[in-house]
Amino acid sequence: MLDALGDPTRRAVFELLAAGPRSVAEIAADLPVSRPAVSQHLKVLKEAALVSSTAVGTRRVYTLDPRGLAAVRGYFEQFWQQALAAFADAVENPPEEDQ
Amino acid sequence: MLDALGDPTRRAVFELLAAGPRSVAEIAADLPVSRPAVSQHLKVLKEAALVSSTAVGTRRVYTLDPRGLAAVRGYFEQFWQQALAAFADAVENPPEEDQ
DNA sequence: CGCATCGGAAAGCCTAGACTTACCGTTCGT
DNA sequence: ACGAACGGTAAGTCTAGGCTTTCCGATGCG
Repeated sequence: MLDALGDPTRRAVFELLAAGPRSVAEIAADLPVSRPAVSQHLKVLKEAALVSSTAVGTRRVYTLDPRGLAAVRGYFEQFWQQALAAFADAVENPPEEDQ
Repeated sequence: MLDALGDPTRRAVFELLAAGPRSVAEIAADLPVSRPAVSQHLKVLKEAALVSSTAVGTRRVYTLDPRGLAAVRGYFEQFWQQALAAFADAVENPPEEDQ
């Protein structure tokens, strides 16, 4: 899930699709990698349920998949709550002997 | 940012810290990797502003950093909106010729 | 009916980076 | 002051995986 978004190129694909559905070739046109590379990234994203594809003739149109997006959103929402609570304790004695 | 959370071990460190502050050795004790490995992961997480450290004697206590957490939360919130809008269009003609 | 386009699969290369061991500086305890 | 514990750094190894080129099946078009 987050493994899929760990790669910069894959994240670029993901962000391109956020702007709207696109075919494989159209995605590759905006990226500095070859079309097969994009295909491989899309496969990973699809397995992570972050994108889904639709066959239109010989073209495959990819779209963001709300399922994976909801999952990852929930993941961080969960930690957000915990971190907030833990942070509330720390505001009293600011621990700034960092770095 | 998301690069940092792309690695499974690093994500494990992150999730351990979500349960509460911990020293390096305490983190390493719950993971199948050596202590220096944990140190290296913490360095990456710190550079991504996902954790912060506090010196307590010779120990370094690490905590989740709300800054990075807020950033990553905002990142997905942004795409969540876009995906929702794009998804609203697609519900009418269900594109299910997938896989 | 081929010819062209689109996209996934296979094979191979090559670098990024995750991990280990070894070492050293720093701080605490006695 | 000395020894021990904690943790960051350095150096080196080794694998995962990102990318390319090549190829092939499938669909649309003339």
